[in-house]
Amino acid sequence: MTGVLHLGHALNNTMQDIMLRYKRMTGHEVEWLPGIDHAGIATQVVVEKQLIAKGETREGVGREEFLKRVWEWKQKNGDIILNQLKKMGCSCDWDRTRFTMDPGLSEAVKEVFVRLYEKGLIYKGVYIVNWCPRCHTTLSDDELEREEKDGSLWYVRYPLADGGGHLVVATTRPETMLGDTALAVNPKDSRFKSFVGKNVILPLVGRTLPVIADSYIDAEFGTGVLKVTPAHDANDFEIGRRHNLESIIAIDDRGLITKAGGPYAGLDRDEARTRVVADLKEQGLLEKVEPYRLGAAVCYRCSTVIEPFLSEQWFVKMSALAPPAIQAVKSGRIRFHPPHWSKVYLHWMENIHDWCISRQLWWGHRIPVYKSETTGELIVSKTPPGNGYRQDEDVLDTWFSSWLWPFSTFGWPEKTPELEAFYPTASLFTASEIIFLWVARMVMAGCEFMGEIPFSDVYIHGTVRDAIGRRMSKSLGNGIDPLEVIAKHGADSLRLSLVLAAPEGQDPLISENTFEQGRNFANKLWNAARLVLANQSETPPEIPIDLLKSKAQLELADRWIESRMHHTIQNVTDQLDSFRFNTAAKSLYDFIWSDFCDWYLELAKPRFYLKDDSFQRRAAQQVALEVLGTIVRLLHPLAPFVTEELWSHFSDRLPGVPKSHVTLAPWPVAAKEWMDEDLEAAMQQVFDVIAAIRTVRSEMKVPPAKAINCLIRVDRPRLLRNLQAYTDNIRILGKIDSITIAADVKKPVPSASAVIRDAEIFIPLEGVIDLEAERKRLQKELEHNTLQLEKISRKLDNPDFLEHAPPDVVAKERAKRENFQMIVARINANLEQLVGW
RNA sequence: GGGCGAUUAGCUCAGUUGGUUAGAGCGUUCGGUUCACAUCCGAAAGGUCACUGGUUCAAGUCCAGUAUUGCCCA
Repeated sequence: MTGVLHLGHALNNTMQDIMLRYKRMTGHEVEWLPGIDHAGIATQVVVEKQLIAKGETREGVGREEFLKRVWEWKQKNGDIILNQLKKMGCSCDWDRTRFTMDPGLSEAVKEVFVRLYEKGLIYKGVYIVNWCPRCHTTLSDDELEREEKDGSLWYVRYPLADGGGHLVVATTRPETMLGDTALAVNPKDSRFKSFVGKNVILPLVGRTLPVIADSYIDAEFGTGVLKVTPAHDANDFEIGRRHNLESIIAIDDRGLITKAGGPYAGLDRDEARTRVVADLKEQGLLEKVEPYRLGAAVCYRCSTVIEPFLSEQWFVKMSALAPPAIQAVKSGRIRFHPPHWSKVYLHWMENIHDWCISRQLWWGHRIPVYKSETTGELIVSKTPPGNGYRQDEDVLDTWFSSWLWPFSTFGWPEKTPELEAFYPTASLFTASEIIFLWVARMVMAGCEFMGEIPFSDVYIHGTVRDAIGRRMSKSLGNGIDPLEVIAKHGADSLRLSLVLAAPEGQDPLISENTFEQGRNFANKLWNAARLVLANQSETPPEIPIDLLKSKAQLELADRWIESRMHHTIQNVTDQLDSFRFNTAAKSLYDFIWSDFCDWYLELAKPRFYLKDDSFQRRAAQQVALEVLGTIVRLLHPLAPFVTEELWSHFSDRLPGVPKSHVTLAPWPVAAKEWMDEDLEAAMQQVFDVIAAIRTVRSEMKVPPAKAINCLIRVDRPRLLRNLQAYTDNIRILGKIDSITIAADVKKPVPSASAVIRDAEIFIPLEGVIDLEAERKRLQKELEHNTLQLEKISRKLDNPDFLEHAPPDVVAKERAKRENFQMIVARINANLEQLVGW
């Protein structure tokens, strides 16, 4: 509710929107219900600050008026983040937007509280909370700030009750000794074994304390003896529980020493520390004082040191709720992506603590517990019991409403059509730090109240970090505003960049120039589309070519890009199905940039420029358009805006695709008939020839404008055919003037050479060739290939390999050896000739 | 202390059942004004796959240990 969009949200919502749009295109009915929670503490603090600015206080205006002000604030600012999601292109079901304080959702909260109470799963108990003695409120763990403070470590003697010496305790907070109820040592610590079970006298107070053994104690810290103050330290409280120790409250909610502190009662805790230390010193019980730096938890609002404080709170007993939720994950009905997060979930669930659900706030769902002012009787009810009862002052933890989100938003506890239609939901997208706070609790709530898991897939994305791996935060000032990115590069660029930059299972490191990749990609797509569309016929042919039926007449390049495209469809579909967004984005990036733009469109250009209406020209136009149409649809979930715009320009020319927005267009289907690895390899060999020519040109420093000649000697008939078919393309892409491709080419002298599989390329360079450069180049090639040959030979010389390896692997290695032998021999020959010049 | 990860090119990362000449983007260097794109095109340099040992005919990939590092819980 107080949130503004940051990159973490942007990442999260991009992933969700990709899945949603993908699922819609594959024909599913989709529902993404947007909403906000009431963010109890954060919101209360924001509104309180406004009051203070106006010279008012929360207490001054009173509870009712304060809540009115919060609602006013919500009215004005509460949906900022939702509007920002719209800018990102998130296709939520905006009409169903929900807020955790809506009447319906509040009903659900009350219903759940009453049900759990009646089942005996809600109880009141004592618990250590983070208390700010100045602000007079509890704080959640994430509202604490850590401050390095210069403190001291006081070494205090606790005399043994039997008079036989003393134990020394090192403490950073001597004033809390007034609430000590035990000393503790590690059971493995041989120094203190004999002391366990004995008693000591608490200095200044005179209480008798037992010496207990607990494995929590760190033998290395201080003296290895810990004073246990259950009422004023969370760890001590746990130790106290384990050993049934008394909890003595020595400091009250204002930070003053209580009656339990005897002579120190009424003193402020800081003053008490001074007095306690002085008295210990006087009585000779202070052994020494060392300077010590400690990380103190302080209030994020006033920087007052937090007092761990024992108080009565409401709890949910988790032991009954956890088992079905554990089972849901163990049985595989709920799957985490990446899968290892299920371990984190299970570990937490199997060691679950009861959930403290009360908060000493005004903003939130007030606890539906009413106490009789006369008899003290408690009534737990969805409706107030009438006069003579006082409602509990506290409100519920915000998560106590969020954990119901998957069904409360659809009208539960009413049996609504929406609930029927959409529960259980399919997938949840969130960050790892939310697994305990929200995911686990939603699963438990779903199992308990719906009798069914709330979703089946949980996708956990990483935490956005800056270029050097730090969390982005306001205090560091290293954040990047997604809206600024959108303003500068566009929403598609933001989305593409985030997905491309976010590795699966790891935290993405993001800086300003991260967003250039997405922007460049969108630009590339746009320009490729311009080229394809500019080269279509003015009027589409009445009867388009049936590409599949005409397959045999299509050029190798057409069949190649079709094959690559169908492989890409297959891959991207699989990747999205398994929540591998980054991999899917990379598949598309590579296909579009390398296969389509760098190779196919370059090869197709000569056919585009034909003046006639030949089959070859029409085929190139149509294949290019069909591939573009597929690209635009595959990319739509990632980049909704640019794809929608492009689609509107040409979708009416696509055969077999219904007229609609691309967001409603059918997801492409991979067709096995087009996939042909063998054909892809054949095309690749043509590319290898072109690449080899370019490399020679570049390394021989042939001026770009200078057209050169080229001779290619080819070993295999199939390659020969393919290369001859692409003579023109090789000439254009290699900037070749005249070219000879044959099985029996003679090497002209002097010429540069390149050896690749099944072919040898010669480029006559009379007067241009730099003999030394060529020699160095060939030498390097020779070394590289010799090394490979040696590796393979070593394998094939090993009888164990020949015996144990599968025959196809051996055959492959043999073919490789033959190939490398050939290459090495030819490079050697070329080198020798070079020496002869 | 417990749990979960990570370690591959200068940087950020791919490398899914062990067998491809270990890849990409960014950065770097060199070269490019031909009618999609300089937000671009072409080429190159750059890697004991953290270390040690093991399993195997074969290890970046599997196992164990070590080191470094991150996160969560206590």
